[in-house]
Amino acid sequence: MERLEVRELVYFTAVAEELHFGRAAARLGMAQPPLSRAVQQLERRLGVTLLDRSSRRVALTEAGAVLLRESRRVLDAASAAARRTRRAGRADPCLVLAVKPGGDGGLLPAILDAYQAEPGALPVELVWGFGEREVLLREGHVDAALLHRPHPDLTGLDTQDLLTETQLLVMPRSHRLAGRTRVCLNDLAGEPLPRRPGASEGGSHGPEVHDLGQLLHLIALRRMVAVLPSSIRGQLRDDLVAVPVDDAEPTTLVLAWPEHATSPALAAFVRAATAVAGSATGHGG
Amino acid sequence: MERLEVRELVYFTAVAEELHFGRAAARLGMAQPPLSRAVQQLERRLGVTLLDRSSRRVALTEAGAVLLRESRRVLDAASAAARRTRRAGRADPCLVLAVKPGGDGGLLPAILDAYQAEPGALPVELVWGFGEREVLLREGHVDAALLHRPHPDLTGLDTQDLLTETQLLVMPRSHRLAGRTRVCLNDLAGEPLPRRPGASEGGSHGPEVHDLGQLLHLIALRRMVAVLPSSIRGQLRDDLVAVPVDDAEPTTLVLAWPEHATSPALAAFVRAATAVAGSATGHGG
DNA sequence: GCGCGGCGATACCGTGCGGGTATGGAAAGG
DNA sequence: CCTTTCCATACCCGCACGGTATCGCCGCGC
Repeated sequence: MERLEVRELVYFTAVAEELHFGRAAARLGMAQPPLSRAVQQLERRLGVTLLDRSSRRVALTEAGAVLLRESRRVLDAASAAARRTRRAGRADPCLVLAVKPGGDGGLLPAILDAYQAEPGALPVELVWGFGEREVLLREGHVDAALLHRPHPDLTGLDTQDLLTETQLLVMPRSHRLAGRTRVCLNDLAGEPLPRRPGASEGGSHGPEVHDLGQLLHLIALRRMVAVLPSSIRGQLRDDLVAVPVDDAEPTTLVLAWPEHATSPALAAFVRAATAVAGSATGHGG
Repeated sequence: MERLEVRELVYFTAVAEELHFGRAAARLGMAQPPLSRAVQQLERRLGVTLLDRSSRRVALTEAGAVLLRESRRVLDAASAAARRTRRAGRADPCLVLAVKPGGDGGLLPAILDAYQAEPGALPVELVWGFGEREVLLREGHVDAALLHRPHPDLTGLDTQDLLTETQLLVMPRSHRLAGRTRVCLNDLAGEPLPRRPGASEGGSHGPEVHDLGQLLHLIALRRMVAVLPSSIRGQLRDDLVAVPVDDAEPTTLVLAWPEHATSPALAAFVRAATAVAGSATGHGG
C-alpha cells in the first residue's frame, strides 16, 4: 500500500481547483512540468485517473472529485496539527477563543470570570471573527469558538449549548419598518442583508462585513439592515431600532471545540461556560 | 508557515508510540540516525520540543502529546483518502458495507432487497468484521458499517438508527444459569466474556473472537458466555440457550457512514435501510 | 487550409534532501 | 572504572524533485 504525501495532495488540490496546470503551477510558485509529473505520479500510485485532460480542457473524474474532498480533509487536519502543536508548545500557555464581536450573548464577561476562578485556569486570548470562526476552530487557530446555531456545520466538533435567543431586525430609525412592533421575514424581501462570508451571491446582499461597529454603521447609513440575536439590544447606537422578527428561527449560542480535545484547561473553560449559561437561563432573554 | 509532511508524522508517531528511537526505526524498516534527524527537523520547523530525551529515557512533552493525537487524525485521513479514491476509481463501482457476522439484527436481507430496488443501486459487497468495523469505516475500507451503540465512538460519522434490541445471555444448556428465565449483570461476575478487540485486560475475559460461529462454538465448549442482541435468537445452535439480561443496556443497531459523504449510491442505501427499519419497528423485538 | 498560439507532456539536467554506515558521547549499572 | 545502552553527530551517496527547453496536440483565425 503506497503512501500518500501532503505535497502531492497540495499539488493535486491546486490543479483540481484551478482546472488548469499553468495557473495551478503559478499559484504554487513552481513551474508547470514538475506539477504535471507529480499529478501523473499520484495517479500511477493510486492506479486511478483523477483528471481528464484534453489539451484544451481539464476536468475532474469521479475519483478525482472524491480525492479533492478527501484531500481538503487531510490538509485541514495537517495544518490544524501544526498549529495546535505550536500552541501547545508555547512558553506562555493560554486558551484562545474565537468570538463574534457582539455575538457573545452578553455571557462572555461572566464566563471569563467563572473560568478564572477554576483551578489551573490559563489566560484567555480572544480572537475576533465574523463568519470564519468555525474555520479558525477547524484549522487549529483557536481552542474553542462561540458559534450560532443553526448556521455553521458542527460535524466533527463537540459543543455545549449556552443560550437560545429570539432574533431582532436592526434598522435605522428612519426605516420603513421602524415603526412596527414586530415584523416577519416576508417583510424583508428586497432588503440588503449582510453577506455571510462564503455565502452564495443569490438574494439581495450588501457588502461583506467583518466587524460589529462597521455593521451598525452601515445600518445607520441605510446601506443594509440585519437580523441579530436579541442580546445585541444593549450594544445598539441610539440611531438604530430593533424589533422582533416573529418567524425567524431562534438562534442558539453554542460553545464549540474540536472533538477529542483533552486539554484540562479547555475542559475547565467548558465547565465554567456551562455553569454560567445554566445560571443565566432563567433570567435574561 | 512551514509545511507538515506525512512522512514526518509517520516517523514521529512511531517514536512517540515506542518512546524509543531504535525500536521505532526498526518498526519503520530504517536506521536510527535518519529517524533522529527527521524528528529533530520536525521540532525545528515547528519551533517546539516534542520529546524529552535523556539518553536513557524518551518521554512525550505536552506539545508532543498534542501532535501525537493530531498526527493520528492526519494519517487516518490520508489513508482513508487513498482508499476512498481508489474505490471510487474502480471500473466496477460497488458499495462496500461492514457487518458483524450475526450482527445485522435480521434486517440485512430486507435492506439489501430494498436497496436493489432503488434507482441506480450498485452491487453491494459485504466485509465481515467484529470489533474493527468502525476502523474499517474511518480508514476508508468500507462505505458504511452496521455498528452497535453504545459501544463505538461515533464522532465524525453520520448515523441512522435502525433497531433497538434488548440483550440476551447466551450460554450452554449445562450452564448454572441456563435454568433461569432472566438474569442480571451481577449474576455474570466471574464469567468469561468475549474480549472486545482492543479492550483492556481487566475483568475475566476469554480469548479474542473474530467470528460468530467460533464464538458460539466456544460457548458450547463452556469456554465463555456472551451477552448479545436478542436478534441472534434465530442463529443459535440447539446446544445453547439464551435468557434476557434485565439490566443490560439495550443495544441499538446503527448504520454509520463518513460524514460529508456525497455518493448518491450511499444516500440511496441509507434511504433503503431507514425505510426497512421504520417498517420493521412495530413488528419484531 | 495553413499557420499560430495555448497548453499539457516529455526530455534532460542539476542539486538538495533523505537515507545509510561509522562513530561519538552521556548516563546507568555492576 | 569499564561496559552497555541509546541518542546524536559526521560523512557519504543516490534519487527524486524542481527547473529549462522542447515537443505534440488541438482549436481558432486569417
